[in-house]
Amino acid sequence: MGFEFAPRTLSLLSHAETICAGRGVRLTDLRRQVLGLIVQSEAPTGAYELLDRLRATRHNAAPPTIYRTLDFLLENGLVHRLERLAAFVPCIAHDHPREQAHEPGCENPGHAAQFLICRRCKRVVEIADPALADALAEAAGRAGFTLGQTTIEAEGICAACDAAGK
Amino acid sequence: MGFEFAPRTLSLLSHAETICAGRGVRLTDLRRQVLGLIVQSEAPTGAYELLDRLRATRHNAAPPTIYRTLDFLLENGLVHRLERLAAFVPCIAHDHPREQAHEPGCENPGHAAQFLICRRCKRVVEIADPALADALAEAAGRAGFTLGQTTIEAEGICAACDAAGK
DNA sequence: GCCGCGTTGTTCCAATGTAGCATCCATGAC
DNA sequence: GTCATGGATGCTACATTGGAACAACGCGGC
Ligand SMILES: [Zn+2]
Ligand SMILES: [Zn+2]
Ligand SMILES: [Zn+2]
Ligand SMILES: [Zn+2]
Repeated sequence: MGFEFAPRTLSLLSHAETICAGRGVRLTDLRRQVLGLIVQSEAPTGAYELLDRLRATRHNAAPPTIYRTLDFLLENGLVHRLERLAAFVPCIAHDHPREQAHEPGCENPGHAAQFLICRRCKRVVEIADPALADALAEAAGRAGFTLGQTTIEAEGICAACDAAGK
Repeated sequence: MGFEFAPRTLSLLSHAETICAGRGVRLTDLRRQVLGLIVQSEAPTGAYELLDRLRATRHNAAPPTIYRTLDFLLENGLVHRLERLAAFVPCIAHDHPREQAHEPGCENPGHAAQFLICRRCKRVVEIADPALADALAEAAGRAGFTLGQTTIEAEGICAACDAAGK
């Protein structure tokens, strides 16, 4: 069934179709719809806010509905979870020039990413800085640590808000 | 009133006294006791687990008791909160050779720190790597971002577990 | 058709965190 | 000493976030 989406949303959604096809997993209506809700949001969105919006079209959605769907999207690298906000943003890795490959043995398909969160407009910038990832890997190595998944998030003021804000 | 603490705990506690005296805030019995519980823990500890332990001696403690106390300890840089775990660890900044100064205008007294979390033994290593902090500051700068507080946490396997684990 | 398995529905519950207001108590002014 | 003040704590109730367990559905291959 068809839902109405903006061009950018459609682009990310079609990319998601490609990803899922390549991984042999099913991007169902529910999953596509939740991904669409996340992509359409200007700011990171909490699970229960997504649930509320989902209920506009899917009356019987419940917490497990949204959490299972989010798990799927996370496992397949289509969205990220911001730990500081307990909220979700779409992954825009395909906007990056070269998608960062994972070190072997890392179970999670999501790439290593970093996030800049504007405390004023609430918007988030996803970056994938190899220097940053390397610096963390090196610091971990010095501590004798075998690195798994990493969380790098910073809160601050984005360029637009900085310019606007006097 | 006196509680029984191990030497390491006493050392961190006396350091906390110094910090609070210098900042003109009061390290009350409750706050000292909660800090002691956190320091005594081998692994990061959740708020409700701290609350349970606190109730052994303070029967009428409730969620606000522990959260307000944790807020105080966080505001004064005596503990850290691990976002990935929703749990708390003592700050060991005074163990570092030089305590990292804050960039001016940063409201929070806590220093910039990074954490390595062992998924096997659950222990956490706090590091304060200037190269890592700088790399993030630089990446933020390139994105036109004015940096505030940062969260850098990595999950993995610590050296001890790596050696022990076959 | 029928089975098998992944997906979704449904109910209930666990864990984490906060608002609002009352009470207590340490401190300093008088 | 007394009293006023403001911070610290007690206390009730609630909000938010997340997950367990089991039933029902539905699309594949056979
Ligand atoms: Zn991404
Ligand atoms: Zn902004
Ligand atoms: Zn610290
Ligand atoms: Zn370990």
